[in-house]
Amino acid sequence: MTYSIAQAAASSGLSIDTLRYYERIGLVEPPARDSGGRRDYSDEDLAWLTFLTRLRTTGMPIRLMRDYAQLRHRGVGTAARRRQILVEHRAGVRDRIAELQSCLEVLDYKITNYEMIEHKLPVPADLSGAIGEAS
Amino acid sequence: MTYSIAQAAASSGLSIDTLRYYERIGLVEPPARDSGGRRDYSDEDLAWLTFLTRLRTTGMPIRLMRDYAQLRHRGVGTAARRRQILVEHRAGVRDRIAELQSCLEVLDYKITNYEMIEHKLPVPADLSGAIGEAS
DNA sequence: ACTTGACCTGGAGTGCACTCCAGCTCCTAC
DNA sequence: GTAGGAGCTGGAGTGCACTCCAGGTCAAGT
Repeated sequence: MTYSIAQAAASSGLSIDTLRYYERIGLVEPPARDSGGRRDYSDEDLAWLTFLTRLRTTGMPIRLMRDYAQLRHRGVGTAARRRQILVEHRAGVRDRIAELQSCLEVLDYKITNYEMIEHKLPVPADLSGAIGEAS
Repeated sequence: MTYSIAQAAASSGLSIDTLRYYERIGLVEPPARDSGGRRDYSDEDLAWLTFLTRLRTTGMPIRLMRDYAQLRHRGVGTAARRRQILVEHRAGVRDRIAELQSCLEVLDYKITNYEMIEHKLPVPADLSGAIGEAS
């Protein structure tokens, strides 16, 4: 099965322009072309694009994605290096999740505080620092 | 207690340049100045900066932070609108955490797969799609 | 034959959030 | 009284990741 660039875009969630951009900067190998010179994406191409979107979603910089892609292209001998990249990246993602969860607590606190103000409830002294001008 | 811009930077984790930049774009009110014309941050200023870093860490765009800041500046009558902004933002942060967690699973899967390759274990058929070129 | 629509290329432009710089003013310590 | 360091301003520059554009090609439908 092969796919047009529009189908690859729909499948990966990337825009057509982004697909061409990724190719230009060496993040994806140029896909096959049909008789008219148009890109013809394979199922493997789509799987790779989908994986790349996971890395991007988790904040991996394009430079590092490209390093990973180039190792992959060099074959099975680079597996340990690739694994290492993913392991480090995973640690970063975990840290990021923890950071977001900690910020969520602050948001919960602020929102609770606003709710108390709006319901005209007396505000406990230990929350008063978060009201009004200081919020 | 008042603080120099360097102390405000150290306390908030923002750079000195970023503090001045935030002031320029109207995200923070200009702090007091000392006799020599230098910025003199108060404890309230630092608390607000710290809260801003939470919003920034969770990906709130500066434009929206500024909207929030301006509502805050207009006083207690804008509390409902401010709460609304935080509630919507919190929902976005929760979505983002869920998205990262889903990506973490993909990373775990890939890493497990690499470990199997490296230990030369037989790769189960249901993982084979993630090996080598397709990884 | 001709219109339409998808796709092509190389290159320029965008938006965001800083970050850096030159040239200046102050205050403090020696 | 002078050297050094922190801070000041306005403005320019940076890095990232796209995103858009002009001008062209190609295949299919009418």
